[in-house]
Amino acid sequence: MKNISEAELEVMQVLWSRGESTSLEIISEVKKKKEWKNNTIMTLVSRLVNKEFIDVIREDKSLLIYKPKVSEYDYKSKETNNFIEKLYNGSINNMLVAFAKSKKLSKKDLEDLMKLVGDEEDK
Amino acid sequence: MKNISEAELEVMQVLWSRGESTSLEIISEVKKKKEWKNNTIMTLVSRLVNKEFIDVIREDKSLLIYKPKVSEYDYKSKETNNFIEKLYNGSINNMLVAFAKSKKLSKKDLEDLMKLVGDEEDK
DNA sequence: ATTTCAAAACTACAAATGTAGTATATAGAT
DNA sequence: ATCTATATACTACATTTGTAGTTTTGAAAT
Repeated sequence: MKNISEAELEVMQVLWSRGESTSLEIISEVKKKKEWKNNTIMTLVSRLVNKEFIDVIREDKSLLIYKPKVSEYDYKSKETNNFIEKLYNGSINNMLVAFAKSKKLSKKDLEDLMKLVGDEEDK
Repeated sequence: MKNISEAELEVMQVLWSRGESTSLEIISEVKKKKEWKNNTIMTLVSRLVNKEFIDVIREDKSLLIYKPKVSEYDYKSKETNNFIEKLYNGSINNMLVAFAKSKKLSKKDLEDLMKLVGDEEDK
């Protein structure tokens, strides 16, 4: 699988949260976060289409419809695994240790997670 | 601060784990993991020197000594924050939820972390 | 049918990255 | 002092990325 660049990710986020969208919708959403020209945004869209992260559908009536082809969860978990692999030798725990130390992870956060993991493990 | 590219990171890892090293040491270490030509490795080193992630010291007797200029912890925690910012809206918890779901994070892992966080919080 | 305006497609260009090859300088061997 | 091997420096080139500008196309307005 190809890569989604940082700028392209901005477009994917929009598609993941809105689902199918027209170019105009994508543009207006992206512009809420980034000061990019319309052309810039559409270049990103078309690169994502080439990389096969987005499908284009022509619904007969003029405007094209863009639609994510990979799920947010699939993509992000793959990316996260890569990241942890590269920086923390594949151990999420190594990573968390760094965060626990820097206080970005509180006891309460962990308690919430424990519950979640507990639930998942029974089910 | 500039960026350390993925290939460059391989070199930094060596320097972080060995501390000061000569080109030959860097080359032989990197080669344990990657099938790169010596020149490739030295190109990465010299880019890292330009980006000021590595210092070069000439200890009079021929071989140059390369030495990391940023600490592993500083760099990785910055990178990790960026990553979580980009993919998980800055919330490490959002990220962990995904991992807890995919079972990559066990109850036991979390218990260990709890202890760690507990310790850090008293001290 | 012709004009017009915006959507879509195509082109551009500099910087960063992966992956080396070639040239130069110099310590050590003779 | 000269030769040689190799560490170090410099050059190369395709691909990806950020960031648009220009051209074409086709629906809507007249």
